[in-house]
Amino acid sequence: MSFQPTKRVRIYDVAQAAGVSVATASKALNDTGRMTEETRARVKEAASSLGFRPNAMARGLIQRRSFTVGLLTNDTYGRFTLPLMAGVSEELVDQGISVFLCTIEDDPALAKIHVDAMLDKQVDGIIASGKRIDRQLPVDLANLNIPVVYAFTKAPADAVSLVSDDAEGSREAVEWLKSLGRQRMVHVTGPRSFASVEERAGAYRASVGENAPVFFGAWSEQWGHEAVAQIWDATGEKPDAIFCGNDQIARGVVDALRERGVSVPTDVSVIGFDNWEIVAAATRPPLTTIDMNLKELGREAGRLVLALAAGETVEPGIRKLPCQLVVRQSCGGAPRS
Amino acid sequence: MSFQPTKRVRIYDVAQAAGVSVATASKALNDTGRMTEETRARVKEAASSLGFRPNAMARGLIQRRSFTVGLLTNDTYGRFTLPLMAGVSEELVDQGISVFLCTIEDDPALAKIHVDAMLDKQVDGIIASGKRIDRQLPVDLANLNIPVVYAFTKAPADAVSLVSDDAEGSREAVEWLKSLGRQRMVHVTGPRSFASVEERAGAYRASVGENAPVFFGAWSEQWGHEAVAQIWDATGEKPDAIFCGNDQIARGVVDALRERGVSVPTDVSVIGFDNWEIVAAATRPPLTTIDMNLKELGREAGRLVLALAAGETVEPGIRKLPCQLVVRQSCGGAPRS
DNA sequence: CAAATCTGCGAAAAGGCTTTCTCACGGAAA
DNA sequence: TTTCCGTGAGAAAGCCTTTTCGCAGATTTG
Repeated sequence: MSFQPTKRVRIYDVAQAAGVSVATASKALNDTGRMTEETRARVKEAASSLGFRPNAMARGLIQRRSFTVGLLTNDTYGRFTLPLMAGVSEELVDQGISVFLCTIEDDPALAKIHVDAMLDKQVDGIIASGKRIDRQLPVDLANLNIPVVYAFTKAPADAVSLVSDDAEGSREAVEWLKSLGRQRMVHVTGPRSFASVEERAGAYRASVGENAPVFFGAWSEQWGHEAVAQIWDATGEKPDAIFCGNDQIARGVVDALRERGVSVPTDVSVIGFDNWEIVAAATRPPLTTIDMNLKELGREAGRLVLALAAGETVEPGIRKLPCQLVVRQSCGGAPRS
Repeated sequence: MSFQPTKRVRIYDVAQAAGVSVATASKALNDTGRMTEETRARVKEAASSLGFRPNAMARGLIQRRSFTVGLLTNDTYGRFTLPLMAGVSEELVDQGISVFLCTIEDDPALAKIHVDAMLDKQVDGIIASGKRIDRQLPVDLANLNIPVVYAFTKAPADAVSLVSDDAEGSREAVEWLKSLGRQRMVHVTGPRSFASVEERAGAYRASVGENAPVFFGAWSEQWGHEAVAQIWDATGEKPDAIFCGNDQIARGVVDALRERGVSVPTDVSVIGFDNWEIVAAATRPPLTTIDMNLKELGREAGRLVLALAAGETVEPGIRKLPCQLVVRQSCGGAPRS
């Protein structure tokens, strides 16, 4: 199989078919300039019957933009980036804007290559993303001379930035457990070195009590198991609700409880964080959890980067978007209507 | 925060700085044309000291290509597409080629929008991918007049197509179990409606015996549990090795065996398929499994699409790339050196 | 020594579109 | 009737590179 391209239809052809000049054709198709509605319609008619599609490079060359945004991330696995990208793409697709996805694995050299490529291609803007919100990407995007929006990654102080509201998500989790009549909660979460961990734990304590128990560990099922062992092997009253820092921990907790003969959700409610479908749905019972609304985050990032590209003024600073409770079966209770 | 772009340095500036014409400058930078090495060096020197980066749209306009390839997929979750994309990107990045990722969720209208956008942007080629190799994307890419390579998705008969070699992977799994001295294997796998399932099961039977037991079910942990229940509740000799159709099933199997007090890998070896890190590593013990080498598939897809774009002739048909055994602990045995 | 060849480099066109500026025309105002 | 103005449309100038072609001058060949 080989392949040789054929000619495309140009605006010149459209103009000829409609019996006007290219200038008029251009204006007709872009709904600019002045002309009779009749002329405009005639041109559009000709364009669509010829199947004319403007050459994006010619247009981009003169307009100094590419109708393209770059999405830069170090989240190789795509856990956070893909939902985000889905949002970005969804928001921008009807404006004819495509998304370059570049995954750089914490490699500054690779990052630079990709950023340079984006710059060469005159992307309208860059959305920087990552796998945790308290680490910067290994590349400086500050003085790039093109719009940059940070989403789900750490941003310089004066940048436009978007993250999910961990504290609010935490409160939603606690409120839900409380509403189910749970009295004795514990929080099993990841390493203290993560800002999200502190944020979620802080909000949990603010809501439950400053001495409410928190177990810090790793982001793993393994740690969920261990934590249950620690809690159940200790003397004293057992909790009736466990709020986990992510879904993997929650899965470990649920499995460990089942192995101990503790019933979820009858004896203990377990709630996760992240709504990682693949983990949450496979857990027995399926996890009630907090969704970070990454897709919506992506949409908003798309909107903002476009606004900046259009020359609009956008207030810098961190925007926090609310999370959302997703009710499955690990807590009991029915979805709120 | 708002934003206004400043001027870029053009090849004209480089030419001036080097005291040559733009024509010479262009040829110098692209290592084409004839000139003294001294002139070439002087131009390159000027370019780099000015930080010149050629405008990709101007270049693309005249060369009729964009140094961009589109990656189309319906694998929303990215399980298969992301590793593939990593390979594509890795292969193409040093040629200055970027990748548009477009996820279309089995929506023909959305697919058409994205494909049209790619066409407008004059992508050098399209790589079509998906989440299973026996389903086509909901869009016809056949007469697009640009190079198309299919990777990990069903392709039209006369297309260039790339898939992992399921049968070969299956044989690797069986060989490994045999080499560990396992005698009584069973195969627990997904729904028969998947071509991969038939392929893997066929190769397994060809290798173990045409009456070797196969349990078809769903691609879920749940089914792994159930299958173990069926097998262990039945009368007769128990297997000493279970070859699973994917890692999720394998995880279900391992969990179910542990709950029954059957030791993995001492009593039974379990091997998965897919090497889905997040599942394979979290299983206790971590899964030995078959990796489909998606990244390599991506690299090859990148190479092929580029070859086609360069006008080279590529033999159409399906290319099967070998899988690879990844040894962890669920089978026993040590990694082959 | 004339003719042919080679060499290094530049002028100019091309690529497809947008945008500004100008123009011709017909009707309204003087 | 003359002047003025609003209107629809087109000519042409970019946008930034690449690429073809031609031109001098230097070198080799006959």
